[in-house]
Amino acid sequence: MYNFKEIEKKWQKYWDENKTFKVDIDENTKKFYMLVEFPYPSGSGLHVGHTRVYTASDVQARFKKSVGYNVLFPMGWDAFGSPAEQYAIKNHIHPSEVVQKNSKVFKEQMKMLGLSVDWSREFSTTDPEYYKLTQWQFLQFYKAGLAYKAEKEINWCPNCKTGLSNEDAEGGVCERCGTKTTKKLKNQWVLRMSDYAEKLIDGLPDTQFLDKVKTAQINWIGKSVGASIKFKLDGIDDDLEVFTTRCDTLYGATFMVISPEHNLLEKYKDKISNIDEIKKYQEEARCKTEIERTDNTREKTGVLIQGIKAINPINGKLLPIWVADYVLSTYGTGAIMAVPAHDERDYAFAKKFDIDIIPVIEGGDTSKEAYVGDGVHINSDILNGMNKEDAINRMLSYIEENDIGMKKTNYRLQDWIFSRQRFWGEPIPMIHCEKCGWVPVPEEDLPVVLPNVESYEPTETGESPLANIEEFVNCKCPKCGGKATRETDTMPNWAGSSWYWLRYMDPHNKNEIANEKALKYWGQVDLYDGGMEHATRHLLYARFWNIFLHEQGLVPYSEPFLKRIAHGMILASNGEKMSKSKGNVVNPNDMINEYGADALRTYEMFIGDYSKDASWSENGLKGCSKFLDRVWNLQDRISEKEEYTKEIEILINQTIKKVSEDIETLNYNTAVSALMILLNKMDELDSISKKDYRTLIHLLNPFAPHMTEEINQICSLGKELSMSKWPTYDESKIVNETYEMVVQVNGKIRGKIEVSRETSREEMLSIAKEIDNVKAYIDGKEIINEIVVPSKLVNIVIK
RNA sequence: GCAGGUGUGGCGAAAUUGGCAGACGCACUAGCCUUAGGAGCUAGCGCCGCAAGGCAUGGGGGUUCAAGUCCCUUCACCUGCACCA
Repeated sequence: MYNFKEIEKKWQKYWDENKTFKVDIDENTKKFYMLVEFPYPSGSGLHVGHTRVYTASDVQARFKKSVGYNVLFPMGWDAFGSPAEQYAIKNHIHPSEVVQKNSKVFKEQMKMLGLSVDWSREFSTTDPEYYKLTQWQFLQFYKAGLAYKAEKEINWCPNCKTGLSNEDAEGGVCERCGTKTTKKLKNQWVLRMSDYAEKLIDGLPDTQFLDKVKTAQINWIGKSVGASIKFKLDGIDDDLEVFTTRCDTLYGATFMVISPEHNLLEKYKDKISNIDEIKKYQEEARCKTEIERTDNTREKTGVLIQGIKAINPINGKLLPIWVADYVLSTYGTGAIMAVPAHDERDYAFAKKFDIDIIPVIEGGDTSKEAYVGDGVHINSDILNGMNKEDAINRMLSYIEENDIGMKKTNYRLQDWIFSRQRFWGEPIPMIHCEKCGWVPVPEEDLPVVLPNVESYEPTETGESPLANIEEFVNCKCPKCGGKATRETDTMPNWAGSSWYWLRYMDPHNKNEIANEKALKYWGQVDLYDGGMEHATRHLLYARFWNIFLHEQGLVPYSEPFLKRIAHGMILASNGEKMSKSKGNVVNPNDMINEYGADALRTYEMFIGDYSKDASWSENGLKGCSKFLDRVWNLQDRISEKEEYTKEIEILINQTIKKVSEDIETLNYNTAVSALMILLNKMDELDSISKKDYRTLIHLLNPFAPHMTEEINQICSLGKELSMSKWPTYDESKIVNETYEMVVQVNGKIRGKIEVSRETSREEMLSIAKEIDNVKAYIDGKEIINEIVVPSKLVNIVIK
């Protein structure tokens, strides 16, 4: 047994003092940027799920360093957000104090784990020096016309009393607290992210993201190609514009539907005779939660607008206009042409309200259901006889020629609601002057620092708590010097994480994100590890942000991340999610105290496929701890020999190859198992050479860095492993001279025999036929086929 | 509904991409050692069978000398997206 407690502490101290993992730009060495999502430093400390992810990244970083890369493996804190704020509300202390305390604990735990992080690059998104630059970048968005303030119907969490972006209210549930969200009309800062929809799709082929991550992004962006068509209003000099992907069904439109939020209602309220009824419907729609509104099993509701009709531009037919909440204000133009014969939703609505259904494509039975398939167009004048594709193209040219519409691409992706009415976020650096309007805070006045306040509670009016602090709010207009007020909204949690990987490249730079040389050298993140839950949020925001910075000439690459992987979760031993409330959380500190960091690391790499969830098993951890003990105990058996021991030379070469490839392809579990196999073989020998041992511990070093350094030192096996070049294998010593030839009769194994790899096909066959058991099967039978696979097997097919 | 994924011993999993299914580990069983064992060592361990052998990778079918791997079909579970016009 080795004393892991002392040994681990010793090496952690050594790495700290010697700055073993400090990196700098080195133009002569190829770089590797290993990034793992930085944590939110919560009060509960690390969890064995975190330690799995950090260990995997660390294995990768240590390996890449050993094979000769200049590795950037940084860590920091994503510390704005709800929990620290909640804690502050309760205990009346500034959230920054909570963050400082918690991140200290996190860092200690990471050091206990033995991560090869360059701690000189550590920062928190809540550091004023950091958020100064976040604010500065917001101003760049503003100056480029990509940040605007708008009255918008937004997702609202009644519990947190704050607005939320679409991404934060996914599924109609508040991401912070789980409360069902409602809609609220609010004046918001918004980033024009939807302008980047196409770029966000176009950039994906340049990355090596996992397919499921790419697909999730593409789905979220939701590109659809169709047409916008203008319907004239009857007796009013105005149009109602709709977006449709099926302009070929225009002849089948029998009514129009607008969303309850559509501005037509306000604009022509005087012409609408049943405006009170409609107002009531609007109110109902607003009070519904997003979940209620988008439940597609719910029966359709709606109100017919009395007094306004639209005109179908293709045939001049008058169409009634309905208000219904199945049409979303946030998609397309918030209005549709309804073709009940060929759209399920329109069909359900028409059936309920007894509206005409005119089929314009042959197929299906439109008295029973909407037919959404392809087919020959009918009742469609210029389109009659055409299929869907031809009809769409014909209609597109018709509407463009006649100026009633145009080809259009629409996206589900919305602009990014960037305002939060909470205390603990970056203040949005804008000032409102009655004379000059919105004026950006001058760069030299940044950062706009979060003040100390009595109460961090959100206000009942839906304003940020900052709004109550007069000395914060009241200021002078930077433009005219007159009386002005500061914006009191803060940025969303995702702001700080939208550029943090750039900051690691040059974290102490006071004037800019990072200097050009650093940005160029470290370039793109080579491998970015994070959870699947960020595939459509953080990852989209970060890409959007980076593409923008690139367009501004501020960063050299358009795409920030080259390769994105997603890890699985660590579940409790019964397969449930670990959670405080269930009391099944495994604390890594306890495991480290009992078995050591090396054992925990090795176990978490061995537990299973890294991309999949895995159930915790303390017995499994014990097994790995035993494995490390056995590696340690080999010390008693080393000889002074300098070369590989003959019996295991091939296996050692194979293991070098296997472990190197497995780490490269993130198959950590099989890398560990290969090392176990090698150990088992060495353990059978009476003595092993120094070279045997050194190679074993070197290959094990990324997994169990402390113990292997210690062995290396006390057995004087060579240079410090963290500073040594990774072992290489000899291609000529990968295969044995002999192999076990498998002999099958009719595909069933009937014999095995050790033969030389040189054995010819003919020899293989004749050797096979001499095996007694094989003879018993083939004697007196007619052989109809003989398959020989060199270096593998012989299969004799008999009748 | 659409898109993607997964399904292999009691358990976590492997399988050179069509060539010995179950490597490695856990659990379990027997034995050794020990005053003791939540230590260590040895052996066994998919299922049926005394054995020879047979059967086995969710189910069914197919291609092939040979299928966990390829094709068709079906079931189950999981993850995205979803009244997106």
